[in-house]
Amino acid sequence: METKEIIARLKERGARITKIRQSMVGVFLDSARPLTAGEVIESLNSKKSKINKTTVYRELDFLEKENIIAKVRLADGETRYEPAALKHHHHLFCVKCKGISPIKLETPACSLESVTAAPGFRVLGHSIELFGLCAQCQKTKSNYIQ
Amino acid sequence: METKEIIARLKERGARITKIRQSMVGVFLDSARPLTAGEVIESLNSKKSKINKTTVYRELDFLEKENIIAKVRLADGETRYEPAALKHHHHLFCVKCKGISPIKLETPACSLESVTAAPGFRVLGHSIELFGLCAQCQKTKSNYIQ
DNA sequence: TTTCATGCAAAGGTTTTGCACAGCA
DNA sequence: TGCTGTGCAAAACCTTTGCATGAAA
Repeated sequence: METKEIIARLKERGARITKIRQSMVGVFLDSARPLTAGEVIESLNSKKSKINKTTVYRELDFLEKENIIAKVRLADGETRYEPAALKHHHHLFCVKCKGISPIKLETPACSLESVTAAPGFRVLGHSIELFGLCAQCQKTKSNYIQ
Repeated sequence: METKEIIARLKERGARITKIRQSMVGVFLDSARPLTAGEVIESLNSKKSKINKTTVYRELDFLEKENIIAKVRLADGETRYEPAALKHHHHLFCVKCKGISPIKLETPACSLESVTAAPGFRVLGHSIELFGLCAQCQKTKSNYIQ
């Protein structure tokens, strides 16, 4: 999915196409991992003009409602967003550098919908997070978690 | 594990045994699910005396450092704590009533440490969250997610 | 009586809200 | 030109910090 397509889709739905909107969509599509509001603000501020944080929060809500981006919350408690069009995946979290990488899990590891251990509960989805040490952090001398 | 045992263990380590400390440990052991700081405050305030929120936050940190309780963060972004002595388990989250239940997953669903899809990443642990509708919420007329 | 625990007030960080102005359609 | 989007200021909310007092051992 490209920025142009998403912008076209939003336009069809009657949304106005502003520079900020286009930039925000672009930032998410260019990122290899989910981003926090702060990271989006930082990213947009590093460019020519200054962005207002209120605008970013409002645009995050908007893009989430329009199903362009989706919330991701891992065990570190930060709220992040990633493109909603990404195929089903999970996340690796490095406890040392706090880096996040998307990962695909093969069945059967990922076949959780059929779990029978919870009688009466209707499973609609799941989230899996693996935490550990990324390749880079394993190389460094100290493996102490901060 | 009972409150008495945990208190005894803390005493051995040189911690002071105060009423608040004992109450906090008791609250977690009595709860069938992880609790937020707010829920702990509410729970302790409903009893005779008033509890100070700063004290609760500090005691949560203390009990976590002493490995009596452990942080749990699910997709709703709330920070919760549960007894650290609980056996390996995961959580069911009802998207309607926001209820949380612990669940045990059998292998192979739970055998994620051996995942090879992430070359170089050393997996130390994982967290799995299933979300959907609890039995109670399936019975009610509207299943709209708020 | 010494040290840890507690309470209060205030600060910090992130996210939200109100309102006026700006700019897309 | 009308309505959506934006910016600014301030509030709301949760959590942390500093400091003086209280109470376990």
